[in-house]
Amino acid sequence: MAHSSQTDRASLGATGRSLPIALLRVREKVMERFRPMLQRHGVTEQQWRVLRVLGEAPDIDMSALAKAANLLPPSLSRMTKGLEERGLISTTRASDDGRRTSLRLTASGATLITQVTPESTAISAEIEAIVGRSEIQALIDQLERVLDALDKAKA
Amino acid sequence: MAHSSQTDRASLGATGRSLPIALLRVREKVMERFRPMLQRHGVTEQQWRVLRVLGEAPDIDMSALAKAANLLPPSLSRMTKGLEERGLISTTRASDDGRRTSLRLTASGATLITQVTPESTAISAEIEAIVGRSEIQALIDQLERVLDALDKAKA
DNA sequence: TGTCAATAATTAACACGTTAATCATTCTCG
DNA sequence: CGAGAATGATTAACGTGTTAATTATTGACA
Repeated sequence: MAHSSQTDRASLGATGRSLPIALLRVREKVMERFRPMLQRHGVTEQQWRVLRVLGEAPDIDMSALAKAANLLPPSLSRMTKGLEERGLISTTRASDDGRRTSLRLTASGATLITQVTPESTAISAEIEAIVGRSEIQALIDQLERVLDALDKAKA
Repeated sequence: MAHSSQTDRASLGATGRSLPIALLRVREKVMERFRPMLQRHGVTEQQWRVLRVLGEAPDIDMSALAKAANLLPPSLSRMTKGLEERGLISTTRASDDGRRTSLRLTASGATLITQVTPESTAISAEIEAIVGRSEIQALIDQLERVLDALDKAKA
């Protein structure tokens, strides 16, 4: 009974050969490697996505941030409250449109990014070393093609 | 400004070109098409995974079911309580090992599967028609290769 | 200009994801 | 046999996912 840690694909019916499950399994396996590091820094995977986007796009609003970080607006609303209390981000009402909330990193939020980024990069490099750089690039390309096809199909 | 419904990849920095996010985005886009159907039948995506596995592997125990359906044991524990109350599954203590819980579908659970399966198959066919059958198979193959590589790498 | 539709954000409610801790049963081995 | 480790399942606590409803503000246009 070698490699007992592998998920029992093949041992069950065709359930395992579906695209949603394949995507889920790979995502799990990949995130497994990032999570302990993020936990040491006190942020979740989603919070880290939000902070990273804010690092690249200061004064973005909630809607654009949610889209860029792939979160739904309710999740983001909850989350930004906590991040603001922790002093990692700050929010202001947009002057030209009173409905919009504008978000940006604080100094300590920016500091956190500089601490996490190199560790994150190192883990990505580990994964590339295991899987192969070109294989990962090819996979991402293929994923983007599928995404575009589904986007264009609309309904 | 054509195709405004697309997520703004490219419009932000390199954040969008990471494997975890690409996997997340495709999974979202794919599940989008299944969710309304499942909702009409009163089951979540995860519940549907569990029921499907039980349809293929009767009298499976919690641990094996969790692995096969890609859920963590705590999620499964919560969930099976609800499914049992709704009469879709039944559970018994394993006679040979008092720690194990054995699960199986009830008649109405089996009926639900026969109702959902054809609709699920139809949606999969739609996706195949949009993306291309061979492209999807190639993608799944690639995903499984990545999974195996990461599995074998252990740490 | 004033009313109604549209948009941005939030809140609410329920289910799942994740980690750590706990409980019960079985296994191991002195 | 019996004490303690190992295993299977559950519970607890907190954060996120998802849908629907609500609030505040802006926009459209009769």
